[in-house]
Amino acid sequence: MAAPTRRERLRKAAVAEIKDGARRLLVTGGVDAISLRAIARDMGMTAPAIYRYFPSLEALVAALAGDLYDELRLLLETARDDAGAEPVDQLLTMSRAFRAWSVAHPAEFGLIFGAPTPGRNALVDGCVDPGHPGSRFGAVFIQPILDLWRRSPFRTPPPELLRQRLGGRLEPLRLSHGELPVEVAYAFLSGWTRLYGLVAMEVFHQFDWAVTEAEELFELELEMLTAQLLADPPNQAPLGAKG
Amino acid sequence: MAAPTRRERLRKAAVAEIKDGARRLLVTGGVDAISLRAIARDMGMTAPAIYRYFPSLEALVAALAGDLYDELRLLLETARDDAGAEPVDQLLTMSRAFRAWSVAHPAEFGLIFGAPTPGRNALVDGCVDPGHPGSRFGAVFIQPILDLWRRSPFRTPPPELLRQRLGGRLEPLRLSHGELPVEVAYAFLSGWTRLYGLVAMEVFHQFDWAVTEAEELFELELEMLTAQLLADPPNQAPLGAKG
DNA sequence: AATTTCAGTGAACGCCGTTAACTATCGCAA
DNA sequence: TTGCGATAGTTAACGGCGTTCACTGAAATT
Repeated sequence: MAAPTRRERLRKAAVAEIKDGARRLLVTGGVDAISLRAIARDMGMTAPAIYRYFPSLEALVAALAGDLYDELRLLLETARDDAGAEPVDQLLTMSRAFRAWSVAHPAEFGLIFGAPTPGRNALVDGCVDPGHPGSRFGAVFIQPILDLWRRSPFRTPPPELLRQRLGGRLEPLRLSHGELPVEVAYAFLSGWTRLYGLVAMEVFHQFDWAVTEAEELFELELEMLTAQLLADPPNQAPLGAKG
Repeated sequence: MAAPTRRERLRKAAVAEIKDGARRLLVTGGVDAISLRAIARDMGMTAPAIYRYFPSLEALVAALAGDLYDELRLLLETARDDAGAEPVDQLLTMSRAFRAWSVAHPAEFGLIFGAPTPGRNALVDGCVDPGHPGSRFGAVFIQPILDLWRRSPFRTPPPELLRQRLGGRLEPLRLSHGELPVEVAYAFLSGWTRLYGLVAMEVFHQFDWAVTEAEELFELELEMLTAQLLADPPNQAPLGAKG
């Protein structure tokens, strides 16, 4: 697969230009501002031409969303690689990079992490296969947690409780990441949910009525999160164990 | 202010019918399916007539969002009142009611808790005033936490750390809820963020690639959350205190 | 050189929000 | 009771949208 034909090159360039236009509209006017006619206009084309490259507006937006997932994942991987070998440092750096990207790109964040809509659900549909962007994205956070766990297990709810509550429900996770210790799966789910909650609240302006600035709260919660990942299990029962 | 005139009655009924139509479209087709023409069609009217009641589609959607906020708040208040006098029970019941409503009404959840968009931001704009729906909504969760704290302070990060990190940034919260102990403010922000994260992840299908069913994870996290609100402060320094 | 493939066009259909000009009715005051 | 202003509704129109269809012209293949 050496030489792409001339057609293939042009086609690839056109696809990229269309996506670029879509993203520009996304950034300046939100998802609803993405329109085939506007994109085509910017390219000096007519709208129906875009149907040579994407079967519908929805498909174009879905492709854009996939790209954004990968862009963010690559950003986090770079952040991780810059953070050295210590898993906690990796998680801290990745979390900060995640927040920074999200705050700097609210429209993009909303597209991939916001509410799916009829007409914008192409990504959540084929969602169980391991190649799904969301899955590859999750892996970036799972690995450091797993490293950490292997070095020295941290404080979690008692594993029998975890197995009972989560055991049968982690098939999708297993499918893409193999057999994780249930404590690691829990730590990831819990931690990623908190991280997501913090960032989504900020980006979606859910903090506005309570807090003038969310960064310090974010840092504070980050400390609490990582502290939990470093806390030794006292004997076995941590915070709340009622069985 | 006893007798509403006949005109006022009719007007109120029309406004309600318009909102009902808007909500029906929201539920069946998502936010983008809300259209003045469709609403009018369902009412046996023409679209411009709606401008007698709402200045724009955006204003109508904002009004609907406000109603949904209140509907959810009333639901939570009822749940709280049914839960008895114990604040922890109140919080548990309210949290479960919040999740249940959100899962049963994903479109509505997305409208009030999802990404604001140019053309759908009327609610986040006038957001600092204490009468804002988000603020009244938050109050429902704050009260039980405050009750709990007054009865017996729970485990939090050290207050000097909280004051240093959050102290100057809680004016909006103070504006609507008076002087809260910073530990209570933190417990609310942290807890509400985790609750929001859990529910938003589920409703927005962000769990699909990892977990088959989110209820047990929700219950598990709820236990961890409330356990934290019941944990006595050992001496003073809890999870992670680095200063 | 002939033919197939492919990118792009123009016209059209049926949606949409919004505005403007206009009509009929309702409710109130002289 | 008559008249009049406020109010609720209409039709027509503008520009924008996604999408389809029939068509053209150029590029690639044979």
